[in-house]
Amino acid sequence: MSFQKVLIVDDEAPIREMIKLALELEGFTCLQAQSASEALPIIVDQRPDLVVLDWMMPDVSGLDFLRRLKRDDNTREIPVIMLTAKTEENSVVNGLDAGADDYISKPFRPRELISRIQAIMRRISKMTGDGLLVVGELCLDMKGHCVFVDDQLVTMGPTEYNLLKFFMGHPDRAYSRAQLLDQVWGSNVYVEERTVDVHIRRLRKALKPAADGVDCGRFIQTVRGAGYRFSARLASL
Amino acid sequence: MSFQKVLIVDDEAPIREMIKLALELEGFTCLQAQSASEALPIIVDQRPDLVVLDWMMPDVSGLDFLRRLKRDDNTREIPVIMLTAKTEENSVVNGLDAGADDYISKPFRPRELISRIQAIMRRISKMTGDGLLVVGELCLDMKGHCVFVDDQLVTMGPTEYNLLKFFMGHPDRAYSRAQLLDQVWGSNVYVEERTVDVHIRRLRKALKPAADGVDCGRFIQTVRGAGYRFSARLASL
DNA sequence: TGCATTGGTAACGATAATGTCACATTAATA
DNA sequence: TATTAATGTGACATTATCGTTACCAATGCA
Repeated sequence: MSFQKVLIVDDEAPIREMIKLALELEGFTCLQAQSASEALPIIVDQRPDLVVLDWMMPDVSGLDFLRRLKRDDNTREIPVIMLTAKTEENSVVNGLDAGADDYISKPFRPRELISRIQAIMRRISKMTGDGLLVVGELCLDMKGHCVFVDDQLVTMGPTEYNLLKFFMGHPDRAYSRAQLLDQVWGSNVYVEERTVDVHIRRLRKALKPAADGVDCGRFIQTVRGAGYRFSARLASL
Repeated sequence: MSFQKVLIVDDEAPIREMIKLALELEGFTCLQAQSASEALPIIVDQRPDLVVLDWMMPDVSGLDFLRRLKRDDNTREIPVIMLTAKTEENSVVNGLDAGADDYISKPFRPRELISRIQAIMRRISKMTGDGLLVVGELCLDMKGHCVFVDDQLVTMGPTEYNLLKFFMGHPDRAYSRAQLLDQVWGSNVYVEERTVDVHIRRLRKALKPAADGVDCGRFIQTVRGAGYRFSARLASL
């Protein structure tokens, strides 16, 4: 639904639930899959920001699945964290070779998982350690679920909030209306593409609070014929 | 943010109960775990403000567990008090080396435990040493189990009190109804999510005592589509 | 037992959010 | 410039969410 979607791939439901619980408390949205075959369509459809992948799975091994992801252009860029049992320590090398971004050995401390995830999120996004997305005068507090423009609280609807959260997490890249619907609304709802325009409009409006205030709506740029882009840089680019 | 939840990790139930009793008399909420493996998920889910850790435990030794907590960025800051038998006096050094904030040797007087906990409270938390949570005109007395608005006693039901206590201990953060049910009601009870709304209403009402009095209900903000948030700052930071 | 307090739920009205349309405006192209 | 496609904008009906009240069950206490 929004920025910071984490897909948890593990055949053991309790482990998935524990990870999910811990991550949700930190403001992440979680998707689950109990096998590689179940995970693949989810990755394609939902495009999670991160995959937490168990090493041992019933159908395809974690390593094979990882290799497959890293071979495909469309999934290559998605960061992956591997979960390995202690007895599989040597597999870590293989995992990292195959393109995993990090690994954690089981039994693991959930806090550790969260730390690593946040580290990776920080690396790929502008997120700070405490759940703050900051771009220019714009600040989005994921924990407090609120947005500040020039240190001043601004109000917006949930959809505008999710839209902004997604944009701030994926800056400098143009997204088509269809992609935005998938990422922000969810891939299994049907709404008109033009609806995106209206919400973009509402978001821009919300980010231009006072008459004298800074117009942060400029961060959202129209890419004619393609969609919209959030960028800290202004018109040039 | 404040000391209210204390996790007691000990394999002996009578000891846990004794500590629990003493702490609850002082206004603390207690969580219990009889082993390190049981304690970990609780620490992640509930994020206690303090851990009272027995030195001798069946699965992982207290020292190992402590080291584990202190190695992780996200659990490092949680203060830990070690319980050691007299015959393990030399282990105290190890414990303090590993990052314990204090220790108490068994058999101990409950008063002693409470004093140490309060000392740690004073040292680390925002809370005053007297068990007071203060935000603006709002003051929650954990010892007296009562709430003051503008130095005037207000009455509310136990649930509203717990809700407020949780909120005041975790300000500036939005919680979903499900999370509030977990944190305030307990994670294994089933009640309707809308019930939260009603108690929020009752709490707000209780915090708006007189017609002329300050409306402290404003501290509790509705985050549409997400839940509720307690925040000292008003609309404009 | 009778009464008071508290907790959970349902119901209903108020309010905010959503999706869609019609029309205005802007940009691209010939 | 004329034309066309793409986007901006305001308004509207519908829906979802929230606030509030009322009610009943459970509990505790005299």
